[in-house]
Amino acid sequence: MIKMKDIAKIANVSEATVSRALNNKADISPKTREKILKIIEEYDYIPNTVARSLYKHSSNIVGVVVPDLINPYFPEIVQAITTELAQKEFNIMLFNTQNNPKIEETNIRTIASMHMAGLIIIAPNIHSLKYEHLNIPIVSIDGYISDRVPHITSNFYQGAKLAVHILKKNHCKKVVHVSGPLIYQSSYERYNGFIEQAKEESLEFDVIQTKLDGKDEILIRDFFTKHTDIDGVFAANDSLAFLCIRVFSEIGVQVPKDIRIIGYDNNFLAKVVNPPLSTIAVPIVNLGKQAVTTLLKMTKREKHEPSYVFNVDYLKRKTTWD
Amino acid sequence: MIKMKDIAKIANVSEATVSRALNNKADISPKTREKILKIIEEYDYIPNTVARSLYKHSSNIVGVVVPDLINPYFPEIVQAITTELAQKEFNIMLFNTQNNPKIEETNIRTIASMHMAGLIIIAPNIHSLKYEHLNIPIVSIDGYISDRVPHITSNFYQGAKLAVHILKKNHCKKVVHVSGPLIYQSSYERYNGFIEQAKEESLEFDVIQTKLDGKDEILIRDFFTKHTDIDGVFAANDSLAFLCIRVFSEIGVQVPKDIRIIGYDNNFLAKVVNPPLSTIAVPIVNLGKQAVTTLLKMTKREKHEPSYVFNVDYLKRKTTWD
DNA sequence: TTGAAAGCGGTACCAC
DNA sequence: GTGGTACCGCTTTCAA
Repeated sequence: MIKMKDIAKIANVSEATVSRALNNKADISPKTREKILKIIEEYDYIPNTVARSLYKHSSNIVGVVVPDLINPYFPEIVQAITTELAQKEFNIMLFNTQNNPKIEETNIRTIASMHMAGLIIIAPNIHSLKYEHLNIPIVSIDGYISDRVPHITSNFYQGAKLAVHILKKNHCKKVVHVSGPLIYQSSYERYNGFIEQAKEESLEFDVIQTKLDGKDEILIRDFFTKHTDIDGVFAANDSLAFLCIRVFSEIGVQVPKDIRIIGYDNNFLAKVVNPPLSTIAVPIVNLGKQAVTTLLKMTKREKHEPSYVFNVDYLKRKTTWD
Repeated sequence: MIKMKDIAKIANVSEATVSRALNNKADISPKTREKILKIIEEYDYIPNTVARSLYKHSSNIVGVVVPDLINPYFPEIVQAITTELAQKEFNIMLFNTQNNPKIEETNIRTIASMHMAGLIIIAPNIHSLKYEHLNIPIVSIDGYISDRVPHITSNFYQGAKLAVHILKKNHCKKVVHVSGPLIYQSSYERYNGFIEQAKEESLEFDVIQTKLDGKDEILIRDFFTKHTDIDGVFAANDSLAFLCIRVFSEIGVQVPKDIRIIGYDNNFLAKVVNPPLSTIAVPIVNLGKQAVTTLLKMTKREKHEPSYVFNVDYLKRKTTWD
């Protein structure tokens, strides 16, 4: 592998000068700069980022922490982040925690040992506070970590209220919230929004508490088999909504005739499945973009918004009438 | 940040000895080792991997290259890889290429400049050959790159044949293959398997060529609106199958009564959607595991299988009868 | 404008 | 078994 020393020798200059050419420093004559850059080009010299990071105590790596990659919502956010970061010449180290505290512990040591430029934590949990000790810029998506960590999210509370409001408009009398696992703050907020609005709209209501333990399907089936008077559902995410619709079909409940259902996220598959899912649409790409923008400002110690809450919209498809 | 020098001073030994303790070298007395490790623990010293990588010309980072994170199949593979690699104390740098040659070019430079331990390329395209010049261990998943790159995959050809065979058993007379974009080799193999078997089983057949350009839905709808005599579908992946089922529902075609459909992948949502999708099940987790196993053997210059093809199974759910 | 040299934080060789 | 030290490849300060 060709290195700076070699380039320096070929160009008949010192390594310092090569470095200056490479980093667009001012204190170098245009002529030598050109000469060096040409040689770099010719020999396809690629600077060693590891060496650079060692000296600079900082790499161009951004850590992205996700709880899992199964719920399509998470990979979609990750995709938005990668797209945005790639343009800024940053790279992504992916940490898939599975909400496992032990894995998170290891991650923290890894991150500390690698001088990362920053960290984006998606759907943080109670353990995420530990990442703060790392003393690098952190941005969280969909979950509050601390006042010092900017928090980019959509308005789950309003989204949930909106969903219930729409169910009411769809002539629902008794609604149920299929809640996400309570390890996620977003689940709480949707839960609260749901309860609040159901009371405001004088609806009868109930909640199914899923746990991501593989038994959610049985839980849901049992519930709806028992409670045949439910005519409106607000699912905490689109994948749960798909599952509910499947269950309805199996127990002979028709959507939207017998029961109206609204999901949350608007992930890629919401418009693909049958029937197309009415949902609360989260601006996923913007979420990712904003997280990157804020993080990069932090790394440059520029002023940045402390937090950012995106509004959500109701997207009518075929699982509701209005 | 505390470093080796500090630990050495505290322990009253040289840095060399601290390094020996840290790396479980043999030439150190158990007593000093214990002493040093205790101090390391106490001061929560975390070695700087960047410095280590610089000297060793190799990091504990594995690059994972994916074409996108929208098709749920890809994130599921990535998740399998992360899980496996995390156990081996390797970290993942994620490259999302969007099949964009420019991005791939940048990736190559990045990878070269970081001394990665290896590379796993998922669904490589014609540009992927360039990664080989990097001269680091590479494993590909679902796509042949060259004879020197071990290739872990499932048997797309047999899977496609199996799907057609099942359609035949399901009394289909005229079948169609909803093909994946031809940038993927897997698409070709399924295509060939489909044609081959359709001929063998003396079925009438046709192919819909999707392109991931946002117009696939229209393409599919138009096709099935025109060709009402189709009674069997083999979709190149589960997401495409979901889309077909949606279209069928809209144009009043019933599954499986009027038309039987088989997907490919068995991604997480295949059992969640309505109706649950009959599909050719790929052992996604094993695919990821095997890729990691092979790659790590290569990094250690151990003997490894040149390639690995997993068999696939037909998984009957509700979009077929038999 | 340029070069020499001292780091960055580890690792491993060589001597004792 | 242990310590001294050169070195990994790049950046930056200081002097020329």
